[in-house]
Amino acid sequence: MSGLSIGQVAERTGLSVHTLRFYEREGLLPQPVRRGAAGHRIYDEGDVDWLGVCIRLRASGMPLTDIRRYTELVRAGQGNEAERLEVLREHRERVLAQMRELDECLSLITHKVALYESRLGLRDHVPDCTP
Amino acid sequence: MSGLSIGQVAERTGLSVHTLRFYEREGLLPQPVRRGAAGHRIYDEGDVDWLGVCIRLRASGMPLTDIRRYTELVRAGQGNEAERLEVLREHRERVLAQMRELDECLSLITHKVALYESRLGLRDHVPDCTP
DNA sequence: GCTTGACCTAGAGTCGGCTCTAGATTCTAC
DNA sequence: GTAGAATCTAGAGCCGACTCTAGGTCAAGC
Repeated sequence: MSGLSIGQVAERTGLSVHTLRFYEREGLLPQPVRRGAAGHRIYDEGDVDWLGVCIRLRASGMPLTDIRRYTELVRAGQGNEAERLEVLREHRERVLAQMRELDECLSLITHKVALYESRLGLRDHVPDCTP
Repeated sequence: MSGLSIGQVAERTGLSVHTLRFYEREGLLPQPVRRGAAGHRIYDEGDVDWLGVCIRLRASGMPLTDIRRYTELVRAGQGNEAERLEVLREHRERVLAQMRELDECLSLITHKVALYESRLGLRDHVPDCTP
């Protein structure tokens, strides 16, 4: 039980094997993945954890180039914590902005949903809006 | 004051004139934009309002094809309100899911930010986390 | 009357992020 | 030992959403 194949990691992370190789090529892993005798990738838990972080960063809209930049900082080792922090803070601001924006969109959509529901008589108590 | 040029609409909406033409080609407007003598587009307030809705839908991740579908329903006129409602409800679900996801991402990021802040001594009271 | 700038169309190009293909090798199960 | 599945690399292809280009029309100001 000393490592996972790319297929197993794909299953765990939800990424495709194609994407896993692609991410590696793109420099999204701090260390190159260990290889077995035949050249097959062998992932360890640390790799999987890191990929989990990458997935979260992607899911929150961080572009691959920024993830790579952050990865490079981590790869470079201690001493650049301030830079890492900056990358993360900037991203957090963007995420917060995105959440605010989503909130506004949500209220528009919710408003429209309510409007159509009332128009279709799906609501007993129609809110005061133009019919 | 009977209408706006494409340039004025670009300025108001924040979309580029290219994008405005592109959206029209893609069928994102319920009616084709009115044209002046020289074939220039003349937008009215209704067009701008509709574009505002499109922008919100896009900003919340709705793909152009879905916006087009919704637009087609609106264009088709009364009688398909149930379908419109369905489109909107589905999208709302996706938005809510996206918000939940963003929330998770945010807590990861915030956690990491706190970690680096404490590592850099930017915090007086370090939360109980692995140093 | 001529330049400048906003507009027009059709279509090509770009960019990010995957996704797939081809052709070869290797592991697994029988 | 052999069939079938998984892996490898290099590189091409695809998709969504713009973004830009070329070549042309038109109106207004100088």
